[in-house]
Formats: sequence, structure tokens, C-alpha cells
Amino acid sequence: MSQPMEIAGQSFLPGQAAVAAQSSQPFPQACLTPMDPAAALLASDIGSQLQTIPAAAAALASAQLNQQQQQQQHVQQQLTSTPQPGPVPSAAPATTAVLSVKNELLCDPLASLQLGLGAGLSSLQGAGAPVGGAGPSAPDLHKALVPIPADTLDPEAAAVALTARMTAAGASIIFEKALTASDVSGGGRVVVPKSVAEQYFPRLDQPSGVTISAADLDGRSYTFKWRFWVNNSSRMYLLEGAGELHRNYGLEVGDVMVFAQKPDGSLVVAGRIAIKSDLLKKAPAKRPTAASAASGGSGGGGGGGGGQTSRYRDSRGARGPPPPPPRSQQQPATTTAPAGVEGGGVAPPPLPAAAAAAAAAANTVAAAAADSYAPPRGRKRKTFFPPTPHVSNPGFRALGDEGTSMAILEMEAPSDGIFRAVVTQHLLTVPPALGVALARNNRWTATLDVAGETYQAFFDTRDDAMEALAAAGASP
DNA sequence: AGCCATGCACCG
DNA sequence: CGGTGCATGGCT
Repeated sequence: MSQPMEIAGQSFLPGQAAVAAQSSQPFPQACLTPMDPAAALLASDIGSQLQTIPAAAAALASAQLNQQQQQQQHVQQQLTSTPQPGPVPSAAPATTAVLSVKNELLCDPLASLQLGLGAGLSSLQGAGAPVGGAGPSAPDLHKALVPIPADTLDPEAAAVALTARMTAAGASIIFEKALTASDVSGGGRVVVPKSVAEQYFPRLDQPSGVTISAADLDGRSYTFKWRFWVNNSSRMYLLEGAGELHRNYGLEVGDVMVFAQKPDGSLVVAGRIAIKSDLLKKAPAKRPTAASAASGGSGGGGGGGGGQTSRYRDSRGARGPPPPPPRSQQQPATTTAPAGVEGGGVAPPPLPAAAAAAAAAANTVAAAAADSYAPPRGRKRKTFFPPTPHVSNPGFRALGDEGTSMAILEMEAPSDGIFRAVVTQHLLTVPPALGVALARNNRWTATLDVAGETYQAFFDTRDDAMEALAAAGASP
């Protein structure tokens, strides 16, 4: 697994970035941590899709939100606890596969699933979503397709589609940067949050930085300069040369630049017009002009501020909704989790598993409905994507196979009663025998095997677990 | 105290 | 004059 790989004419060892330039710097270990492709589907994205999918798929989606939430927390912890490269934790009880999406824009959804985790898609249980019974068998839930609006003129839909395409391409979104005025005006000189920079981008030893390449989903390749400025005693990271991408996607201030990474480590970039959830930003910092006029002196511009500033979605942003919005947007779709899923990521109300799942789905749908209302400023795509068949030019090194699914490891599955495919590779814990058993944290685990794949769900009570197994057509 | 958007000096 | 690097200061 530590075999040198050749990318773009250069060889890289696992843990290194494929920097096109002469100086290739190793990635911090954390860079190798891929995010669960499911995480690519944002709360809001999933939400808007839920409106048209069956309860079964809805439940699945909502469950994934939990997963995503927890994963983000996990990543966040890693971020704060292990600043430097270090062995990444391993072992996880279960994981969720990617939510498949059907759209003409997409490739084979099944393919994306395999790219994603190499595991089957999770299935559902319970009354609302028969598994193994009259309904589709677990593996067939792949076909519980989720329609995505084909109307890319709608920014919301376009955002969803983009995310879906990223997922379909097997790319995990690293973060998104809402472009600031200086990001756009500065000739494609995009400031990258330090935390993200040091987690996912090549480590830099010199301010001059390195050249990295990337590709978008349309096959176009880009070359960026990855560098940093010494700011105070810290660093300020910049990605230069994003002008072309900005033009290709018609990005303006407020729009979003999306960074993702494929399993092979290559960097995938894209852009999309801002949507409502992107506007979640804070009030315009201040009025620079007046101030600067008065001071008449040195720099000090204006606007942004620390971690605040742009609302880039990453593993953070776990901020509660700002003061004003009383009820509608309790689901800060952007970076946070679905309503009710905070710390533990456990279903809020102690309901029977099936009911809980259904309720969660319902909530999500409701939230989505409310959320999808107020359309963003109606701006249409003004750029086009001429098909440019081109082999992508990997910019980032591939992940060692040991890295696959690391991000979701150690993550605790919620006791939401939803069956998820269990990834059996790379796990320290061997999937338990089929049936119902008491798992850690006083939770009951129902395990079943479908077509050779192991599925697991967690419950608060044994009865729930038993019931779920029965509903799934299995028996302990 | 750190982070980052931005103003602006400086350099070609 | 446009691009580059730095220093400032708003904001968390």
C-alpha cells in the first residue's frame, strides 16, 4: 500500500501531493482523509430532493445526515487534536454508502457507490420501508433513485446537481469557499482558510509555494499556484490562478468555489452560483470607504474577519442559526446538520425505530420545503460547459487504500434504526453474527446479511431491534 | 489571540 | 499599470 504512484509524470508516495512543480511537498496525513461521499450531499441538497422521493429514501437520506454530522464532528476533532501528521484513527462499526442519484447528468449511480466506499448502499427497515418483504431487497434500494431537478438554471438545483455529480464522480467535497470581493478581484487569488489549507492541501515549506493541478467535472484542467503569505506569525494561504475557473463558471462575489478530492487523490474543482444557504453569512462587516477616508493612512481594509468571514463549508460551521430567523431555517443547511441532530447525533425523540426514522424524514422534508422556498436572486448560469473530453490531470496524490473511509471510521452510528451497509474491510471490529446484540453504549444492534453484504442498524431497545429484523425479513 | 479580507505600497 | 507581497485592522 505504500507503493509509489505515478501521477502526471511524477511519482508520489502515499501521503504526498502530486504537485506539478519541482518541489513536491508531502501532504499532512490528514490530507489523506477522504470524506464520506455521503457527506457530499448537504443537508439542504438532500432536503430538496426529499420532496419527491419515497419515505424509504427519505429515511435513508436523513440517516445520512446524521452520519454526515457526526463525521464532521469527528473531522473537527481531528483537526483540533492532531494538527500535525499523525496516524489516523481506524475502525468503525458501520458506515453508510452513498445516496444514489438518478439524473441524466449523472453517471451510473451504482458506479458512484462503488467508487465511494466500495460497499453496498444502506437499506432501510421498518414499517415505512419494507426491506426484504414486499418492497425491494436491500441491494435493490440502489434503485430507490432520487430525482434531481434537471433545470440547472435554478441555482438551487444546480447546486444539488453539482454535488451529485461530484459524488457520482467519486469525489468527496473538501470544502467550499464563498468568494469574497478580493477573491474575485484579485485575479483569482483565493484565500483559503488556514485550517482547510493545512488539512487538505500540500504542505508548504516555502512561501513561494508549489503548483498544483486540478480538473473540473467537465474535463477541463486547471493549474493553480498554492502558496502562503507570512502574516503576523502565522500563515495566510492562497490559491492563485483561479481566474479561469471563475470565468468558466461565471463566478462572482458570493458565489462558491467547490473543492473536492477523488479517491485517487486528484483534486476536483468547480464553481456554482450562490444559493440561499450560502447567504448564511453574517452581515456585511463594515463600511471600509468611510473609515479609510478618515484614516487616510495605511492599509487596513476591511472586511472580513477571522473564522467568521466567508461561510465556507467544511467540517466546522457548527454554528447555530443566527439570532433572527426564528423558525424557518433551523436547518442551517450549509454547514450544519439537520435540525435536532447536534451532539450525540441521536434521534431526538425516543420513538420506535421505524417511527423515528419516518419522523426524521418528515422533519427533513418539512425543513427542506421551508428552506427551498425563497429563491435566491434569480440568476441564471451565464457560462456554458463545452464538452472537453480530457483526461483529468490529477493534482493530488492518491490515497493509500488504508485511507479509504478513514474519515468515517470511529464514527458512531446513530441509534436511528436504519440499516447501513457494514464495511468489512479495514475494520478492526469484525461484524458480529447476524441477529440482535447489545452493542456499546447500551445500544442494540441488529445485524443481517443481504446478498452477502452485512447490514447493521442500531436501536435503543432490544424490542426495536428485533422488530426491525423481523420487518427486514430476517430473524435472530 | 488568531484569522482573514482587503488596502496599498512596491516592483516589473 | 497590472500583478505581487505585505501590513493593517475588523471580527470572532
